[in-house]
Amino acid sequence: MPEKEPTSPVSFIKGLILEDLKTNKYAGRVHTRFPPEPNGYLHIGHAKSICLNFTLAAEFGGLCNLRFDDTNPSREEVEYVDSIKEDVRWLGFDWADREFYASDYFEKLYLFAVKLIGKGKAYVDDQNAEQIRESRGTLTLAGRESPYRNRSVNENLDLFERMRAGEFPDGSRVLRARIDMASSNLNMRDPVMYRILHAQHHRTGNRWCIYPMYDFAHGQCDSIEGITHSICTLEFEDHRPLYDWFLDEIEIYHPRQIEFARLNLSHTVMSKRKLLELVREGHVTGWDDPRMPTLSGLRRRGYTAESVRNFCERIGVAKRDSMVDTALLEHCLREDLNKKALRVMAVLRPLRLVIDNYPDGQVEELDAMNNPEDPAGGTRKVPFSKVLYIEQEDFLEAPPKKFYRLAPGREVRLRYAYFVKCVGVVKDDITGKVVEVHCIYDPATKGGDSPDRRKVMATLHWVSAGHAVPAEVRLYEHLFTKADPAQEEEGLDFKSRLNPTSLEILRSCKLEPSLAGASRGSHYQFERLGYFCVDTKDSEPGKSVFNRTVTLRDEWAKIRRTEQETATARQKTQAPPVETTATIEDFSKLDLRVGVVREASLVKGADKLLKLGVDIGEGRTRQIFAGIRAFYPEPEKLLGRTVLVVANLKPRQMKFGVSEGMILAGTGEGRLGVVTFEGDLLPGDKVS
RNA sequence: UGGGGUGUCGUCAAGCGGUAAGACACGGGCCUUUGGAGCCCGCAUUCGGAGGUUCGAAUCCUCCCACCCCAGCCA
Repeated sequence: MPEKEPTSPVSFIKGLILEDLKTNKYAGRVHTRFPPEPNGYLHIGHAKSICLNFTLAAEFGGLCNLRFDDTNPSREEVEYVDSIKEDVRWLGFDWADREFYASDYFEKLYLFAVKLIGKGKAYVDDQNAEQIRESRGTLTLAGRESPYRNRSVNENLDLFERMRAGEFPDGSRVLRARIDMASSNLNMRDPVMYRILHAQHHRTGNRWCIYPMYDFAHGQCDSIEGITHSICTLEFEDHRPLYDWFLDEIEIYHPRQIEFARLNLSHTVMSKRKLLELVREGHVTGWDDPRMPTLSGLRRRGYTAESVRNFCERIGVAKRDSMVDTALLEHCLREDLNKKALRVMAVLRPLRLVIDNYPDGQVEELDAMNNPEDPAGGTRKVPFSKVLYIEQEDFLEAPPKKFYRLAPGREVRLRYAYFVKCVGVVKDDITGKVVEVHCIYDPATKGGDSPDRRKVMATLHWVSAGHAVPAEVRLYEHLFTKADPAQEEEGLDFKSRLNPTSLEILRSCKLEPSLAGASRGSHYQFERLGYFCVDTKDSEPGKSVFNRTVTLRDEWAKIRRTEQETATARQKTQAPPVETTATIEDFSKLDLRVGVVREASLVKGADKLLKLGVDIGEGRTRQIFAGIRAFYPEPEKLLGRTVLVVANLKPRQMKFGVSEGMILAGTGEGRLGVVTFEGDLLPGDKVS
């Protein structure tokens, strides 16, 4: 019995366990298991199950086994068992020496089957898959009994032995339980127990050519391991009568199956099939792409095991289908990282700031706190000089009402440094963009305090230009634009909801020098920006790559967002559609990128469109629809061509799919050509 | 139209006949050398709907409605 009643709200599962403990059903034991099939990587949904099984056992002083459900050699691989073990370990759970495989029990399972045959409860069926399906009946109609259902025990025994011996080809026969072809539960209509599969198994090699089905394996494996509570997801509820039937008929120790609702997370997908599809089709870079909900993806993104565990505890366990908001996961992450992450300064989109009255060549080493949440975290030195970088978005020439960062004539604090006041700007002759900000500083405010109690509206982060460490930073957003991308409507599948801006790569970031030796996987807070970690795969000593794990909560971004929303809402309700003409000023806002055409094809049902796959250096190809078919009747001729892409357009939903950009083209006298050029420009290079 | 489940705030989720916890999100305020963090306040007269039982119902009963799962030799 547990020493104390659990303090957190008792989940219905705990309630059932408490009940069993009270009636002494399992002699006071609680023993669970986490039973993954090694056919894919673990995701956050599995984490829910792992946490549930391991913590439940621990709470009641019991154990939890790790058991691989490897009953189907045709789709399972060692790569997956290795990744699964790594992920469970990373999450912080220990299965000690209790690492089991369903394949460990193949011999025992075979004997159980023989026993059922002996009792007249199982038979060898010579029908093929087609015939079995056809005779199973429907949801409302009973099935038909197989013509082989009443074979003698001896004949069944002989046939089953010969199935094992390899006398028959794949699919020619199966072993079936003899239950009830008229059952309203389809799982009870003589389910298949064994199928013939001449396949190499990752553990048993060629020793077997018949393999048990899930239903015939799972309960018996639980039984063999002495599992008390076999916790699984809702879709197995219908299988419970079968789970119970096998155990009762085989007459062995009987665990209890309990079902709970699997986790759904907003803005992502959780099914292995869909995740595999994203990997195979290159929408992500792999199972561990930081945008994936896989544990390896979350880990690479910078999630901590503690935050994932905490999340799993907070979402609770119940039986109703639900969709948890990703915001909760992010909240758990920030909560954890806020305590742990060292604060540093990094500028993602640099804007030069020159302090006119600061002595040329002077460098000061200023003290900065490593973590204000943890006074014991100490301080470090950060170099300060005349020329600095600040964030582009921290300066606005014409600041709107609620913007209280730097602007002409305005004074702000540079964190840990000085108050500076903007006295001028330098603009690009052609674009008119501000490329440099000039300030004067107040030497009396060294460290960031003003002796005269003068207040500033904002504190900015900065990096000394002469000391900056260059870095690449990858910004991530939700993988999908819709909360529930799996919900199919209007014939659109989940991939049409992929977020075209789920990854943005910034290549000219400037870091404070203390980050020069940051080791792979370490977490930092870039002050005012978010939490970042050193990429475990692509970061090299001289060329560091950081992943944005999650942003900080951002009031200013929220203000902008709501203002934008009300503006577009207003537009929708009143503004009549206007002809828009691009002005030269508007052109400066276009993000023109060099792209290489990787795919090009005709669009069925659209006589003007071509569908292009264009690489603009984002690690994936963008899908772009262009109305240039009349001029490029043979789209394959565009393959490999370098084109000019407008990259910052809002993705447009078209009848045939989402178009994520526009290709620049020129016209002249009934002819049209896309703008192409030669030269050593790389995909993603910016063009102006 | 068969069977198995589930419906409590925008999203999760407690509640088990005695008068709707908590978290996230959201809104407001305080504080602040991160528009971060922290702190404070607000946020379901009502529990899918309709009847009924009861002094009293989200909890018990009846009927209805909605959603999810099941017709793999996948798990």
